[in-house]
Amino acid sequence: MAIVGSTGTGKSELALGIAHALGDCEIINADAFAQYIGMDIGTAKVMPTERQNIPHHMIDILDPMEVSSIAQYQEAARPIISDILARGRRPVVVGGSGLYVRALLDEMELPGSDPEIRAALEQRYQMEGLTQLFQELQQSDPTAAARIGPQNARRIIRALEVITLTGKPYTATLPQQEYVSPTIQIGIDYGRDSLDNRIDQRVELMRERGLLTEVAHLTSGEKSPSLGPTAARAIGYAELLPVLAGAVEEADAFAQIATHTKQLTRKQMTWFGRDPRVTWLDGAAPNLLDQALAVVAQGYQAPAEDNPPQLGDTPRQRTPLGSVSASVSGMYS
RNA sequence: GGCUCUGUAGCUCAGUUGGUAGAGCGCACGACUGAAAAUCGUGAGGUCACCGGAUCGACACCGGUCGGAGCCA
Repeated sequence: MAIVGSTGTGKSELALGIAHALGDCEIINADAFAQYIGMDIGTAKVMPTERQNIPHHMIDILDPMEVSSIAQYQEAARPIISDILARGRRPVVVGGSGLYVRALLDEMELPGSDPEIRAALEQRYQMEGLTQLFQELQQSDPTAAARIGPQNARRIIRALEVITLTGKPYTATLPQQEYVSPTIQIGIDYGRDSLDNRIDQRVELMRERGLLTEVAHLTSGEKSPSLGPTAARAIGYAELLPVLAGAVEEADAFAQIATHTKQLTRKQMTWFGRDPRVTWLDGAAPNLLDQALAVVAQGYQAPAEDNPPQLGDTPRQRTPLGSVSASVSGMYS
């Protein structure tokens, strides 16, 4: 099963509750930044003492200097899931990184990457400009070019890399939503205002707990004088680095952290909201855990099929954030 | 009290010699296959402080009112 939803909705807590109630669960982190050792406060990580003896995987496994990638994550996490299943236990994927979640749950083959080809393309981007690269993409894969657009350097480069590497077109389209093995996805939903309030409180709590000290500590070691390219972009860390450098006021940085976190939740809801397989529950419901357990029980009773049967038209299904019903429900039809 | 500067989108500000307005950020919505908390796209917001004047026509010129900032007494 998987617990999804945006930052600050209490996914980790619900997952622990479920694991505790069922007794045969192990948790797989699907949050890109909780993988990093020492990035604890800013990621609101569930610390070892809080894990109630439930095994947690894919957490505290990377040094902040290391780069994270979806492919590497997928490669490492899938065997863990297989192993859990082989031992007759149930994996619970918990996280807000939408693409990470899908890389685990869905059929998704990530085309390879080659550092040299990538570096060469980066170099050409600097020297020749983006227009040149985009024109090449238009020639070799017009469909991808049209979807990616002429401004998206990051994805133009990746598309050219894949084409060079595989000799095949790069469709630039996510594959069909098709589970690798039957899965129950539960989403936690909050009204926008109350979610924003929760984030304000959460950021304030991070400040009180010493996030600035944590960042200072992470960047002061001899081994790691700075953060790697992935970790340096983490919300809560990216904003505080200039504070340590004396370039930004601490109060301004924390205000930014709150803003960026709220922006993140909007993106996360867009991402998860378009997956019709998610059963949404109201995060504010006092019996949230019981509701979740009911959804799980229902899913495990159902006959095994390629796609589990709780999809789409479950009575419990709610529109994410409750306010964008027109656009989102239209996608479901 | 005198002098100078200033009042344009939620915020910070552009606005060329008069032809009723733009940017960045924020906000809303969307796309998304090896950095995804990334990267990119679309959109909604303004009686241009207020009142009057000259002008075919004013955010822009003139006068006044109110509100900010600074300097001098």
